[in-house]
Amino acid sequence: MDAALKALAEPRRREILRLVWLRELPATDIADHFSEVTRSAISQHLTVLKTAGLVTERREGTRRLYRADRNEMKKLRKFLDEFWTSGLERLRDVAEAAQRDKEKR
Amino acid sequence: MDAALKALAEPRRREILRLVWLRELPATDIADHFSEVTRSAISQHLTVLKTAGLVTERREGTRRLYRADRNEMKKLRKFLDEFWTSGLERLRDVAEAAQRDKEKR
DNA sequence: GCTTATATTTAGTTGACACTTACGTAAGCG
DNA sequence: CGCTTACGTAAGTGTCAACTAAATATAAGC
Repeated sequence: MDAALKALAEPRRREILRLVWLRELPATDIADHFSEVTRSAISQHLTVLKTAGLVTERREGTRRLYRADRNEMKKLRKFLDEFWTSGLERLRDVAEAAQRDKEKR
Repeated sequence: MDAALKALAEPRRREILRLVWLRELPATDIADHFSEVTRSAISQHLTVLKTAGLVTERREGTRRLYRADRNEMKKLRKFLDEFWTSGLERLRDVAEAAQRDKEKR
């Protein structure tokens, strides 16, 4: 999840993820979408996205087809949700932490 | 929104955000929570969070009280949601982009 | 086997960023 | 007023991430 958040912090990678969100796409087609950077750069971004679990790779002959893995994105949403929903537990944690801090002084 | 995502990519800043999620806290108390880094580092993180709109600052005498601004977080959730919900519009955009790409070749 | 198409990998550069140390400033306090 | 408390800002450092160019891998077609 940490890796996914970091991966999404880069605009170019969000753009890539959008491209492969609804259908799988070969690396070339993805790279062609970006005129500002080289194919190599895109390939490296794809590796980051893959490592973060945000896309999956499937090989077909010499080509590699990428597609979004929505599962990881779901986890991210859940993580954000828990900033709200787990308020009670965190209130307890925070109180304990404050206590520890106080004792330290 | 871009700034918020980038701000949250850093674990320490997420931790800070959690601390001020339920109640406001002076900078010192926040810094005291982190024994591994200096107060200066925390101060800089707070600036990043403030710039990203994730926390608000309120001055009271010499102290500065920070509190999470949940609004920005809400926007982030909405952004993630739209990776799903706006599938149709994006399908159209993507088709147009593919068309442009094809013409370029 | 050689070539072409598709794509990654490696090496090297540059800029961003998290950090520390040092200093500045503003508010309260004796 | 001098001192302390509470905080930010400036300058400098090490590390990491994004990028390019060149080298490399792998499958297909002839």
